Amino acid sequence: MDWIIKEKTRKDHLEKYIIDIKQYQKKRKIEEENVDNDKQQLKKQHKDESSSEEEEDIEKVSSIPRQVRSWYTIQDTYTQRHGYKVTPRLVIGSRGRTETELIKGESYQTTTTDDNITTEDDDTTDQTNSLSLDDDNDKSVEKLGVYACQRPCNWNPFNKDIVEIFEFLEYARELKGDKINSRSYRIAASIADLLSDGYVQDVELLKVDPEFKVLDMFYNVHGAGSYTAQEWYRRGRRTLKDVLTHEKLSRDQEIGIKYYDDFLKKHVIYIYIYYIIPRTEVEEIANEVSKLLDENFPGSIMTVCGSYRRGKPESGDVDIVMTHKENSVSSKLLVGILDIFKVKGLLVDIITMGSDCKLRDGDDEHLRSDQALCIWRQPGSSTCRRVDFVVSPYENYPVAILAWTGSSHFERSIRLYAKKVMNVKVTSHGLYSRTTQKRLPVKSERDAFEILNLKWLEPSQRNC
DNA sequence: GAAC
DNA sequence: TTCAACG
DNA sequence: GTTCCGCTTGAA
Repeated sequence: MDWIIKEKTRKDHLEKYIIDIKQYQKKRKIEEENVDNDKQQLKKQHKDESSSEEEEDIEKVSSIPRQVRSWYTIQDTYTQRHGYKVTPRLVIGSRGRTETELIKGESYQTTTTDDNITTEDDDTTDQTNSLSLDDDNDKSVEKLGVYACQRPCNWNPFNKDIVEIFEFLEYARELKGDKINSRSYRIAASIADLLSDGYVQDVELLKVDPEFKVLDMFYNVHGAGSYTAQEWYRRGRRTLKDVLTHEKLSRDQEIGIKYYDDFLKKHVIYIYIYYIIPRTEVEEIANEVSKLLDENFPGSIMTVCGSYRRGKPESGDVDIVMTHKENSVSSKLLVGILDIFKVKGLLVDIITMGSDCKLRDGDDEHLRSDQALCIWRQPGSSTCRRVDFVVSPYENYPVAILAWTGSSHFERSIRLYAKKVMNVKVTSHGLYSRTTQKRLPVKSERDAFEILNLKWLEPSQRNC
């Protein structure tokens, strides 16, 4: 139960961000009221300017969540202050993982001081180009780094709508085989659409596109990516049955089709989002794992990472990172514990698996972690769950936790930041200096942040 | 598209 | 080598 | 004009 105690020490922090659906809806209601108030205020302000057009505009904009508009303000502020734009950016990742570099964390940060910022800027715009003003501003408004890992980003349900649209467009473009890396133009267009009438034509068209539907279905098979999905479609496959009968499948893909329905419960509009494991169930699984670890490998430590650790109310899978002080134990831990799970009937299938904790050839400094991607079924449950087990050598444990906590975008961001700014390489098995190629010793997760000269971010603040 |  | 996978 | 995470990992 080690991990539960650890969780409790962070409970204060997490509590703030564990928002279940009910609370979300409640907050949402309040938010809508605020928007209404804003609307009335705006109307007052623009009363003298009159004209019915003006009112229509206000009507439309007000249907957008407040944070979206705040975000717009931030972008303007940034542009004025630094002379360059901060643009939302989409990066293609595997399986439609959200890699939307949308600035969604800072909007709430400055929500209360929005007016101050804008007026301040407006007042001083003409003399802004000097550097001294920058310093002044930095005192009143915290300077936001360009990298997502430099700013806290809580899971923020208020940006959900616009984020989902970006994610959807990103996903759709990958599915359709648009390999162009740069998307900001399209995104900007989308924002404009959304802000003007809350409706993005691309999204609406795609929702009814039969080709898209089929591609989406194929893409959701574990082991099939955009290429395979398109390939199957090109060869005339339209259903999973077609694929099963006509296509040669990899092991991954066979498993993917076998458990298709288990992994895909939320098949509604933004189809690929299937975050459906509630926290309580994650805890049940973790308890089971913890119990068996204690019984069979006493002294082992484990942490539940992934979206659970980031405080999300629902997860898509469970990520468990384990270690043991003794390298001799940890090197056999993964194989050993999986065997026990199998015997107990908890482990239904193993999708992929490494051998065991290994040393890199000719370099004993490179201790690697090892992972197994598994399918788990709790006793009495009919639903199979994706559970990833990671065993890390003890000295890499903090780094492994950092790497497996995510979000995926946060990981990319911190690695890019480390590369460009600190000349450090960040991987799931250690931090390395890029100049000397030497491993940097990391005692804790906080340590890693310090080495990288980053402000500490709670896991719940890494939901970018 | 932004930072080199 | 290519594709897909993990955060 | 090049890069956008990882000298990722594994499977085929």
